[in-house]
Amino acid sequence: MRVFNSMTRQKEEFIPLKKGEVSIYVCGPTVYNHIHIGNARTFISFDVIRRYLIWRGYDVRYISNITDVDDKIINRAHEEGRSAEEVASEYTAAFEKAMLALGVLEPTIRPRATDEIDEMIAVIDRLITMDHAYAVDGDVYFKVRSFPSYGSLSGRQLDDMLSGARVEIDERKNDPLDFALWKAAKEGEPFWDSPWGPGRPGWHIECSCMSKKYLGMPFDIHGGGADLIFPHHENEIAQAEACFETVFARYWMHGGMLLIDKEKMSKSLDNFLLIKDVLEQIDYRVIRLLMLQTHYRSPLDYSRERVDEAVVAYDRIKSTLRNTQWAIENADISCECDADEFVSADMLRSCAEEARAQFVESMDDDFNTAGALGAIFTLIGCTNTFLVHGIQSDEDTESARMVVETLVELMGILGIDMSDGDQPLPQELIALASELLGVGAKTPEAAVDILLEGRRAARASRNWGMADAIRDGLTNLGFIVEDTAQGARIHLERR
RNA sequence: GGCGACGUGGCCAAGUGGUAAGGCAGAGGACUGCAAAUCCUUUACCCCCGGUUCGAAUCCGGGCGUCGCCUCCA
Repeated sequence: MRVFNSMTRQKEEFIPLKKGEVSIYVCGPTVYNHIHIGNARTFISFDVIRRYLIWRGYDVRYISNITDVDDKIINRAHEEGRSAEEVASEYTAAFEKAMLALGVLEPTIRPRATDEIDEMIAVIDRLITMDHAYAVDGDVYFKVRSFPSYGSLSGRQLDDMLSGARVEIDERKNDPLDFALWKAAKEGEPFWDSPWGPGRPGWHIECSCMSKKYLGMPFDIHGGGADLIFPHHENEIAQAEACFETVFARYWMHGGMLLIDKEKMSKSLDNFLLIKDVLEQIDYRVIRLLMLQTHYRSPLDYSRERVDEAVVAYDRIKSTLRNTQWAIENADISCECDADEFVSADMLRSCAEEARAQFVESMDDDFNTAGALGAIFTLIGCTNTFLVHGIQSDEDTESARMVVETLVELMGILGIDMSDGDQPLPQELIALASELLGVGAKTPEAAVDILLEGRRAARASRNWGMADAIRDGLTNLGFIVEDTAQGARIHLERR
């Protein structure tokens, strides 16, 4: 497997520290609001990476935190006249709910910053002892110039940063580049006692401490959005490596930004799209499919058009799966149709094997989900052609089953669950059968059979009025009826 | 100004040395009572100009363009 390492800016062979085990830390959200769709993209990207590593047989230890103490949370709390704890706990719950709805696996451990304050104080204290940090008026700052390799991840020189002139000037800092490890509490702010007085940890130290505590150092993969490279990840490295004098993370992986109308989401542009609102309208599978059609490191421009396209693409997979299943259930072994010009059972089987191999090859190459999906769609096309002649033999059945298994398994690696069971049929079907055909059915299932048989008979006698009445009746109940050479099949329309 | 990334068909997007996956949209055809679904066929001067090479979308140099980071940010 090859992985693009932001630190070296190239793809590298992925070799975990411990054979068969992978340790990952992904920066979680600051819980001051509902997460937006850009946040969601990052968490979905790393969820897929994790799922693939698991599928590849690795024992994956996946840590993702909650930053539940931060200036933004405090600001929000002030605005709304409630406590920072209330704000944090509301949006922590909302975040967990969103992750569940998006099909993101729960981390092995989801540490909260506020539960880890003691460790942070210990690390800060040690950094001061080692002369990598200093306290001023209850604040503690990290001495950037005491860490020679500072800037290596983001690829910038200390002097270049200064010339940017956007660095905040703070008289109390020894150097304008120094950043806060500990912030003294102001009136009305949450605080913890420390050797430097009451205060709270800085954002960067939180992630350094939590990753070190739960994964040790060095650990394998550190992930997050590309916008965290500087200063967040740069600072994490400086703190952790200065304190523990060993490598922090071995591979740095960064997800590309999600843009809306070609611009990054921002408050000033007021183009935030909250994932909870998106999920009200769009199936999470469609969202995942849409995102995974682009490589995780590339920028992704989100738009209504892209969603519409993804809906169609998703339906293509869904209907192939459904149609294959239907063909298996409605096999006509006795049929002697000539299948030579179509895809044979053997061809379908090798098509599925090829798709699987291409899927793996793509995913092994820095988690190329777009390529992996290409392999899946190639199998979809192959399967559809195969289905033109229906299932005519046991070999056909076997190959068709294999396709279903392959598709469900591979999509599952992408976190897209295609195996959802049949929804219960509505009772109204019984009334419909009775109304149109005068036949009483005991169950909706029986009613469907009666209706389809009634329609078949009507069509056979060229009674189009009756045939269409039955179809219209089913359509009104949300069903789509499709006539194939092997008979009529029926399914519930997507909502 | 500094750092970095990207520029592939109408739209989106894989592909990093051997003449271009896939999705969406379009056109033509097949099937069909109609519809739906599906199948078949079809659409690429790989931003421009130089260079390296037997051979480049792919490597190197230059240009143009887009975007991100440099301040909180997934």
